[in-house]
Amino acid sequence: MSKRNIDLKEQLNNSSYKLTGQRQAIMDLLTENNSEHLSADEIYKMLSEKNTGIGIATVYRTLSMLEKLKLITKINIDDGCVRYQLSDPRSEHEHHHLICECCGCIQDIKDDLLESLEKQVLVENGFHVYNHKVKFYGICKKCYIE
Amino acid sequence: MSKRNIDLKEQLNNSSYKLTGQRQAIMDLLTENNSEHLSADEIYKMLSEKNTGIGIATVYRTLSMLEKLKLITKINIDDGCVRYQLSDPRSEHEHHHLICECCGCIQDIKDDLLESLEKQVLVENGFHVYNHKVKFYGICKKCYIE
DNA sequence: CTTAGTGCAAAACATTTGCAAACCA
DNA sequence: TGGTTTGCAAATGTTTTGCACTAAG
Repeated sequence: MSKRNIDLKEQLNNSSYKLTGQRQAIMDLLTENNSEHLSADEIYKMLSEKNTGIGIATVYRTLSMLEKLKLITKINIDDGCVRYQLSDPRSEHEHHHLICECCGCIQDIKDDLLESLEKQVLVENGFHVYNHKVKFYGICKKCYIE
Repeated sequence: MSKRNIDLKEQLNNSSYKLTGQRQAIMDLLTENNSEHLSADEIYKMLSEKNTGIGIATVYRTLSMLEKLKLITKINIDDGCVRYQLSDPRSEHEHHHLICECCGCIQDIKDDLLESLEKQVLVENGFHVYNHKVKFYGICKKCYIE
């Protein structure tokens, strides 16, 4: 059992949620495939292949709960469904995403370089920024070379 | 008729689309309510109140066409539907959005201050950025004061 | 035990599509 | 007139919900 799964159990207990096999299985899947940015349907299909008998409603309810606990984060790349990624426990801010318009791959960059921009937003707009989501669209290294 | 509507007619002719009353009405609505970031359903309901008889399918088809022509731009604030905004003809890049988690308002900021970050992304990840979408979440001036 | 969690099926939305009728160029 | 465009309704795809059953604490 990985370190991250122990976190799950603690988090659920702290929030008076129960640890069930289904929730564990979904969290495991997200942990093992974090770079895939899985959607609810993809998770459901992967669990079905393992004959876990977990229903699609449970997948949606679990993802919603995990997001409420800030263990995972929504990402939306306008492909018709919401995708999820483990939250970065070291950062209050989210990953930034590089979305390749050629092959559709999604890379993460973890830099948090928007602080000066956020300060400017506060000064110019009086808007207090707590979080941001940044997506860069372009061509990834692999596609660019080929 | 506003300057922007003349642009629409030109754009449609240039792309061998026909200018119809429905397309004009939808573009007018978007122009008059640009700061509202309207969704397809909101546009449909507003047109229905005016008894224009425009169908929801036409709204979706028109929005899709206008986006293809780069006259409008999708924005997604994870509220269950896609919203649209007039493209800024002076900028190849999109508006950034300030989304208030208190009152739900969406403000635009037009600054294009991510260029140094994009350069860094190219150097560190070999990713060629063509466009970006940035959303800042926080508390707007009005909510912060009240 | 007792309440929260689950699977199933139906419902609810957002969006897309097929098609005959209407309309622009 | 002839090919687009439209409205309608049906279809699609994603997500949510009601409910009886199950299981965690």
